[in-house]
Amino acid sequence: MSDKPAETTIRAWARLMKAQHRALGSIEAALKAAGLPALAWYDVLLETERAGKDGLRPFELERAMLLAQYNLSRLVDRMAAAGYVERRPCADDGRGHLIAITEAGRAMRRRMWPVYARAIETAVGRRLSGKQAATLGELLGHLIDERP
Amino acid sequence: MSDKPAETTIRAWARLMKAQHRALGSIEAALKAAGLPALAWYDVLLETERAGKDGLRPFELERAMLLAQYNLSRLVDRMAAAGYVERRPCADDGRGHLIAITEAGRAMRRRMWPVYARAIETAVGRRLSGKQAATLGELLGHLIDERP
DNA sequence: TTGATATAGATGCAGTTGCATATATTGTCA
DNA sequence: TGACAATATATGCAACTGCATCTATATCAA
Repeated sequence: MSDKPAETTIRAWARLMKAQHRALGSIEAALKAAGLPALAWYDVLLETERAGKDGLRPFELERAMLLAQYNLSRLVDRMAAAGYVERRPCADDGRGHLIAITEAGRAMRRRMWPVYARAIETAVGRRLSGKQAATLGELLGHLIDERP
Repeated sequence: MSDKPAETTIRAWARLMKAQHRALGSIEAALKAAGLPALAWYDVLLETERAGKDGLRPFELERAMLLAQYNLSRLVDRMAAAGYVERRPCADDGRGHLIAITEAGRAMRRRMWPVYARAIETAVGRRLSGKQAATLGELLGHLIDERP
């Protein structure tokens, strides 16, 4: 069991970093250019919208997103201040609350999606055939597996 | 020419984000656990060491790395303060300077590499066959191409 | 019950990043 | 040559992040 990564491994690693840096950068830039909030806001809007009327708990949102607990806490602060979500007391558990999307939040998500979609298409879709995209997704899946 | 990304595209995009987040996180964590500086420092040490005795210009380093100009400027500040690199005046161009690695910098890079290598192997190498790693690298290459 | 431990979430603080802009040269061209 | 644009790098400031820790509530075990 060697510790020295193979050349192909190192290349895959380096390109993983670079590819996501570029793709994310171009997508954030597209949102900003359209005067829209950052990507993380979209994720929150999407998850809270999916969660339905009652919303969901911060810790559930945290699992669905790539955000640490304290970052999520503050992101929700900002989004609530902007009027896109609201915090409601949670009947079941006095420690926590529920985060629910507002009408303004829904509207914002609808505005963001076309820009986001176009940006994904530009950064990823246009650059790969359907088959390549499927293969890429599958290979990246191996890197996401829980197992150590 | 559609703007709606295909399902496979969206999945590839989502996994690209998640896979690099995980991989980078585990590698940074390994470095930190070993009491070593962050990954960006390694990159600077590697590039300055490769550059040879005279070092290189910040703007050259910037191209080799995934860092904005102002971030690099401050990273070099910190690394110089830590004694791993030094700034030297540049004879050719009075606006800039050359960044050269110090002996301590070389030593630090040597200490970091085994930890880094092991972490890459764990995050990427172990999870893919040689062929898969090669394919992944190739597919990610498409996302890095300059063309819009 | 009660005390110990775990969980949900918030927050003060220090370090880092992004943005806009400043500063110092260098290059260019009339 | 002298003005003007371009390039290389730095920096003030505000926003964001990570870390450690705090508060409040829940859970569990004796």
